[in-house]
Amino acid sequence: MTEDSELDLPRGVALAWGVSADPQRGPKREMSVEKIVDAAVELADADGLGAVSMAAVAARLGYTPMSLYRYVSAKDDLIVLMQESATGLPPAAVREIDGWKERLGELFRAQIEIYLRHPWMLDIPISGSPATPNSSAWVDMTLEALEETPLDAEERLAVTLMVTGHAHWYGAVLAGYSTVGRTTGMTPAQITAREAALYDGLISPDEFPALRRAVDAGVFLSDSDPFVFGFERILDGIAAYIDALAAGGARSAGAAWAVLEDADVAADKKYREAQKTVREAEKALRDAQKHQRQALRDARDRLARHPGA
Amino acid sequence: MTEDSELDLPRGVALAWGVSADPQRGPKREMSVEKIVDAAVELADADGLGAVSMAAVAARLGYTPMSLYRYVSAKDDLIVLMQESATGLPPAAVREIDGWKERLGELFRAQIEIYLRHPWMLDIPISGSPATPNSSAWVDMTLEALEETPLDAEERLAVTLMVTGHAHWYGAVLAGYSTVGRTTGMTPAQITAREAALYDGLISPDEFPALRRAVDAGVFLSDSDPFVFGFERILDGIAAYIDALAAGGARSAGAAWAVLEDADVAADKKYREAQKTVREAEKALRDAQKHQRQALRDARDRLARHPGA
DNA sequence: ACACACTGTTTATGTCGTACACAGCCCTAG
DNA sequence: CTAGGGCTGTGTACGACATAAACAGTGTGT
Repeated sequence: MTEDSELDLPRGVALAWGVSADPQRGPKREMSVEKIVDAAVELADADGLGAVSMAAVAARLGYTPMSLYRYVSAKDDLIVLMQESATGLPPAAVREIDGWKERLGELFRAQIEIYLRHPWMLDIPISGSPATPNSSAWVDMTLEALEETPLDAEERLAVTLMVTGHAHWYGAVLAGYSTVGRTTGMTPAQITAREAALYDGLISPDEFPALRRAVDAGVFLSDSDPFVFGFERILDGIAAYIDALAAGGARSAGAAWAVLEDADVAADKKYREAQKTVREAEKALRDAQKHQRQALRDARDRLARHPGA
Repeated sequence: MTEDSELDLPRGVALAWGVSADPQRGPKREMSVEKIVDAAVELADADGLGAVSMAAVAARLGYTPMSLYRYVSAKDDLIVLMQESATGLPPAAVREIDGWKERLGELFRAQIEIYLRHPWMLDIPISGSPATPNSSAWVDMTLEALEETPLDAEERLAVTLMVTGHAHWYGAVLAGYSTVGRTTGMTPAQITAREAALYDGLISPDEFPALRRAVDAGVFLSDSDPFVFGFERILDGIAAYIDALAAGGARSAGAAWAVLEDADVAADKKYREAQKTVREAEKALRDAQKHQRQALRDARDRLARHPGA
C-alpha cells in the first residue's frame, strides 16, 4: 500500500491532470511527457492515428522504443494525452460574445476546427469518460454560456452533450471525406461526384424508393452543408423549449425509455435470422439479374470470337 | 483488364451488395461469407471488437486463419460486413406509425437498441460512406418518414444525418458505460457514483466555476437521460422550422462556414503553444499545491515516527 | 562514499494481418 | 472421357507492433 492518496484515476487521465511526482534521484531526464506527446501528435496529424506506434514516436525523437515507457505507462495513456493536447483550451474570446446561441455556435465551430486539424481524434474510441482538464474546460465554458437561460443544470449538461456530439459527428463525416481525399488524391468535388455515381448505380427505385428520389433530386451533388442546417435546428429546438418554459410550460421528464433497459440478445438473434431470409431472397434476385447479364455478355463474347457459330 | 463492368466499389462494400460471382470450378466450398460474418459478430458481441482476429474467427469455425481469405479479401472487409449484418433492416413496423415525429422516434430508438446489442459497432471508425444495402434501407425509411413534411430533399437528408448522428453519439456514451461495467464488474450506479467522486475531487471552483456548480447540483448523479432530452429538442427544432416554412418563412441557406474551408495548421501550432504556456502556469500552481500537501504529509509522518524530534 | 532510485537500452515474447507456395479437387473445354 | 487449370483449404514465413525483463550507467540523499 503505497498510499498515493489520489483516487485511482485511469492512468492516462492522472497524467493529464499533472499528478506525476517527478523523481528525485537518478540521471537527468532527457525527454519529457510533453515532447513525446507533441511528437505523437505531429505523426498523427501527418499520417493518421495508425502512424503512431511507440517505435515511430521514439524514432522521431531519436530514442529507442522502450524509453517512452519511462514517461508513459502504456500506449493508451499516450493517446489520452494526445487527445488532451489537441483539444486544447476553448477560445477565451467566446466569453465576450453576447447571447447563448452565438456562444454555442462559436464553441461548435471551434470544435469542428479542431477535428479538421486533427482528424485522428475521431478514430479514438469513446472510452467512458476521459474527464481531462482541457475537455473539462470546454464543458465548463459551454455550461457557462447556458447560465443566462432558464434551463436547469441537467438540461444544460444535456445541451452540452448534444452540441459536442453533433460536432463530433460532423467532424467524423467530414474527416471521412478528407481521408479519402488524401488517400486517393481526389478533390472533394470529385469524391462527391464519384459517390453520387456509385449511389446512382446501386440504389434501385424498387428497394429504396425514397432514397432514390433523393438521389434523383441531386442531394449528393449539393454543396450545401447538412450539418449547419442540423445545428440551426438544434438551437431552434432549445430556444423553443426555453420559450415554452418562459410561458409556464412544464419541464421535460426526460426519463429513459424502458426498451433500452434490457438488450434482449436472444430476440435479436431471431430477428437477425428473419432478416437474413429477406436479404437472401433479395440477393437471389440480384444474383439472378447478374447471371442473366453475365450470360448475355458471355454470349456476345462467344459470338465475337466465333462469328460463324 | 478483366472488365468486371462494376464501378470499383470499396471491396467490402461490393461484397455487401452481393456482387460476388461465385466460382464455377474447383472443390465445393465448405464455408461461406455469412458463416464467417456470423462467427465474427458473435465474437465481437461477447468480447468486443478487439476479440475479432482472423485467427479467432477461423478457430471458432474450425478452420485455419488463412482459409478466411478465400471469402473475405481483408479484415477491413470483414468489419464492413459485420457492420452490415448487425445493422440489419429497419423495423418494418415503422411504416404503420402515424406522424413523422413518432416515426423518427421509433427509428432512433431502434438504432440505439442495435448499438446496445452490438457496442463494438461504435468502435469502428467512420470511413467515408459505407453505403451498404442495409444502411441504405435505414436512410430510405427515414427519408420516407419525412416525405409528409414540407422539407426539401436536402433538408430531409440533413435531418436523417442528424438523427443517425445523435443515435451514434448516444450509443457511444452509453456503450462506454457498459464497457466499463463489464471490465470492472461495477453496476451503473456504482460507476456513476465513482465518476461523481472523481469529478468532485478534480473540478476546482476556480478553474471550472460553471462545471463545479453543475457537479454540486448533482447532475452526474441524476438518472434522467440527457439524450432523450436532446432528441426531443431536435424534434422540436425541426417542427419549428416546418412551422416557419408553413408560415411563409424562407428556407435556411445552410451555407458552409468559411472558417471551415482551410484548416490552418501553422496557426494551430502557434495557438497550441500559447495554450501550453497557460497550461504550464496552471500545472505549476497545481504542483505547488501538491508539493505543499506532500510536505505536510511528510512532516506528519516524521512526527509520528519520531515523536520526540 | 556508498546504496539505490532512476535513466535509456537491449533482448525477447506473443499476437496479429497477410503474402506466397503447396497438394488435392472437380468443372469444363477438347 | 480425359486433360488442363482455376479453385479449395493449409502450412510456412515475414514484418509490425506492444510491452515484459534484465542490464549497465548515473547522480542524489544518507
